[in-house]
Amino acid sequence: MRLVFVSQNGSSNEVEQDLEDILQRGGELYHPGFSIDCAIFGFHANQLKVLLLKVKNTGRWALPGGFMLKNEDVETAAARLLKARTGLEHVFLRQFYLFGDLARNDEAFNRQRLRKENIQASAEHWFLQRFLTLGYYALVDFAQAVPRPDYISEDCAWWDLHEVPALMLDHNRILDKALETLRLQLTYQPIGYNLLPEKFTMTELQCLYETILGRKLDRRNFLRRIQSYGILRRLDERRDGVAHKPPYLYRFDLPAYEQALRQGLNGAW
Amino acid sequence: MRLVFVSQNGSSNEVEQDLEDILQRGGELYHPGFSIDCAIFGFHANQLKVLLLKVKNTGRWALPGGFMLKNEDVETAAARLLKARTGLEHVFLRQFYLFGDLARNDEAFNRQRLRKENIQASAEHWFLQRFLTLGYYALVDFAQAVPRPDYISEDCAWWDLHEVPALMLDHNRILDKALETLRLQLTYQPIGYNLLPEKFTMTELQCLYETILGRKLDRRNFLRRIQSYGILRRLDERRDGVAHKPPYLYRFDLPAYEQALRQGLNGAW
DNA sequence: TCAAAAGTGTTTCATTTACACCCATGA
DNA sequence: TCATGGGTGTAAATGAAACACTTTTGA
Repeated sequence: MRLVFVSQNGSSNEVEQDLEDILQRGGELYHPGFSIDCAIFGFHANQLKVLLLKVKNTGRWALPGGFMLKNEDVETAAARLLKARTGLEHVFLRQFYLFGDLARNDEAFNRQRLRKENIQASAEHWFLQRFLTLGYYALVDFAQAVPRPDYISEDCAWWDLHEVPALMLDHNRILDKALETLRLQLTYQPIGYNLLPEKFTMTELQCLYETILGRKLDRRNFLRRIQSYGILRRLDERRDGVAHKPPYLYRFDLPAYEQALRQGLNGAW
Repeated sequence: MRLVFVSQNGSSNEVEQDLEDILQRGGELYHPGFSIDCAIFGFHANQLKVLLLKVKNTGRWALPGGFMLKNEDVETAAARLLKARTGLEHVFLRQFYLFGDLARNDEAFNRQRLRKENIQASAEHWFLQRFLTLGYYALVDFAQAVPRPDYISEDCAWWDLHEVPALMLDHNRILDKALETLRLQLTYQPIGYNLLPEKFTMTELQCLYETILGRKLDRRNFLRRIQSYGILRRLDERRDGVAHKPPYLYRFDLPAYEQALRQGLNGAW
């Protein structure tokens, strides 16, 4: 029951965690009253997915989240949590809202969780305090992500966005806001890199946009528009093994893509 | 040297604060390691202004800010701080970013501030801990706002955006990000209500847009575009006393304006 | 040979841009 | 009467939307 810092790949440190230990020592380790929750989006079988954890002793699913170490940047903490849950690094990860109303805390709920873990906790226990939570959303390559449950969860799985159940605490609201932000972002930022595999068809990209926007787009107009951004390169390769005319594969032109990320696409003013 | 809760207008409570008291008792009163900073924008003489405080014992100007009570919503805390600095309520006020890198803290700087106030503080003093700060921006009617210094400041004044000096800590960065957010927002939200007086000329509104965007717009095209939003009503009144053809006055059609705030204007997708 | 999705252009309509003259007022 | 900014419209260019037929493949 110790806190172990495990060095992985020789590249970055990950805090391997143990529930009882965390709950006992969290007060020393973490920035107080502050947590991070991540809406991690992936795309598979032409469906937008979100990674959820099944939290022990609650029967509820939740967004993966965690706490920030006292000497850790917020960004770094979010990246660490993302890596812990998916194994991925250097992906699109952005904060979108700080949830900070009093009503989001449910001390009774958390007290019950402690009880079920057989942990004694006074009223001043750090875990029972009020928490602000910072929402992050991440766009990751479904195929490369390896979901791993954490110390508070008994399961970790991708859920289709349309089938997400009632989540723990206010996590449905957090997820909704993440989606809303993503949708808004679509109007002034390119998207798709990190969500799609390296090579993909135009239809797959269109499908991604349609899923996020929640409506159908015209195929020819979509092609024209995307091409006008100048962030794609059509390869000579085609995807075959399909029972129809084989489509071209595309890849993102990374320098152009990153420039578009920085500069935005085409504001209304 | 007591903490006094002053009831104003019989409508809302304001925490009137005293520096020494705050520094002594902040640990009991406030959510730990968390602050709020506000970029309060106003518009006057066709210039975008921002409200700054001159912080005692530092010689620096800073964004008005403060702390959140333990049993207070984040939104409420921001509104309280805004009201304390400007006397205004029910204005546009929105969070835009949580600043949370380690580098933004400057313990030596804060320690010096305590020293100059002759306050004894151990290393664990709440004021010397690491703080996350949530940035809010507000759009207020310059004419109605009454700047009031707070307990940590010796002055409180509107600054022209182009003349803002080097601010305390990372406040320049916070202000820049507020402006960037405001600019982005302009592409999908109406703006001007709260920043302009009740009645205003089209040129004043255009000037506001130009100031925020940092570039000139065509007068006729601006008129057409703004009109197309359907959020303005032209009055029969004109502004007179000017040495040229007297311009019409406009006012916002509040229901339409608020609907546009909720629904957005015209997304690119 | 059939089903299924891919590739491809044009026309129409809407939006955006550029641009210039006369007007009403106070000084 | 002059200087100043206000009010107004049109033409051209650009961008968005609607729309259908032929092609290639695996089954």
